[in-house]
Amino acid sequence: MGEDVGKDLSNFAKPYVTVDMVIFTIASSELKVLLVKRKVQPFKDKWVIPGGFVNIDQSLREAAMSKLAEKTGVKDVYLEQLYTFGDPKRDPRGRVITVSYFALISSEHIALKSSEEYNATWHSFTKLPPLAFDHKEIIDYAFKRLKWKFEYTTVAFSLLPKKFTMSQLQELYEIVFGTSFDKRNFRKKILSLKILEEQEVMRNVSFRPPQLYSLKANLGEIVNIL
Amino acid sequence: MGEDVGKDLSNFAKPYVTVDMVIFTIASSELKVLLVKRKVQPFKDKWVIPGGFVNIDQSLREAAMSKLAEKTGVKDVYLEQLYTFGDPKRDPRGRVITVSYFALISSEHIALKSSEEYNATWHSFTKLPPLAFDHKEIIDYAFKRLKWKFEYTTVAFSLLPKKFTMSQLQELYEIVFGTSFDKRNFRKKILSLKILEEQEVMRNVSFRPPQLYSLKANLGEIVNIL
DNA sequence: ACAAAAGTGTTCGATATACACCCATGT
DNA sequence: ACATGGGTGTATATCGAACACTTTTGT
Repeated sequence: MGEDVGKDLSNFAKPYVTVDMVIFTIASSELKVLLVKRKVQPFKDKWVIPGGFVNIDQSLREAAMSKLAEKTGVKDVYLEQLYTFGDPKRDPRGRVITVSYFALISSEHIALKSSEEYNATWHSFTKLPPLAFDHKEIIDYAFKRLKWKFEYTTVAFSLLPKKFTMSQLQELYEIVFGTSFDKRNFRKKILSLKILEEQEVMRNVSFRPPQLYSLKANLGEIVNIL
Repeated sequence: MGEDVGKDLSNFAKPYVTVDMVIFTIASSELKVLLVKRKVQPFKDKWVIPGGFVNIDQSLREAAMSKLAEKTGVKDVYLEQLYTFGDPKRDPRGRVITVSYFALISSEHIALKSSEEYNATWHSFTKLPPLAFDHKEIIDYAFKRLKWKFEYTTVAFSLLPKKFTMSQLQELYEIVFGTSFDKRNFRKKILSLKILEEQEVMRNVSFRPPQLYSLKANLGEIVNIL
């Protein structure tokens, strides 16, 4: 950093920068958040969302991706930057700014590996334990964003397996919004968007076999759903 | 930072953290962005959006507010965090992560002080000069957010004087969306939201004097406009 | 009187909501 | 045959879009 690139920056105090991730999934008809129990002070034995320091040569997204892989073993997920929290007192160890992300993992992926192997456990969003730092605030922010994204985009599909039934999709929306919808109107609405492709019909179920659908491949993200 | 607060953090490399602001206003029926010309390398003589390093004891929002006051002398503005840009190569001087903000300044405020006193000038959004770093990307991101906020919230009013006419409001929406609206439908829509209060009628104009309106005081931000 | 911008209503199509019964399968 | 969840249509209300003329003031 010599004269040729201009004034150097060495006299500015630097904060630490972390990424922290709110990872959602759906299991047992509930919205779940992945949490890790802290083993060290400060906030020993409290729960936190997964995260860690950003390597000096890593982009923020790469940092988030690597924390995610570390805790879940999963790579194919929806990942979006949320908000950056930078209150000078948010971490008692010093100035730590955290860039938060939110991630959605499909229920078909979480079954693949026990999340306990990764020292992380799923908690029902409605019954969260006490959280360290400002992580409750981060999760609340993430949930607002999740709801919003459900209304206006196709992110919902990243919480479902590749092939899913209309009822699964509807149940997902009902869990996230905490309300119930009329089956006929819901189906009508979704089909009118023309974002689904019919797949085969489900087999070996002891009731009328449901149609399976998949999301069309070539869609951009924002589609103005519901 | 002793044992009592746990493992200290001193062996993690720290990036620099800055805030950068996209400041919008409306003047001469155009959307304007405030830019500063760089006087030092790198990118000497290129334009940048206002910003600077975050003090170690300042919250991110405080840092943004103080940069804003520095460049515009204005305090009563809409200010919102946008996105955090952290590509390791975005600044040739080293690892610099920037938390971007966007701000809306009412046209009544920008007339108060010449922005040139503050070493910053307004540029038409449609004719931006070449920008340093990734600042073009930041501005584009801010503009997307601006449009979105115009659709779903009452932020538009922070670009107008306290009292304004329906035509001023409509013109503002037309500038931001780059389209024109039907006067009757626009008025109907806005009035149906019941977010305005009638003020006095404008005086001394050589045409039918328009009704002045103001935004009701007690509104939360999101109102689902248009 | 005229120039300039403000203000005003109705029709039509599209979209959203409310609502209840039959269907296909496995056991 | 029955239990289970899947699938379907119609009527009504609401909202958004299109569209052109009259009003009020200052000069």
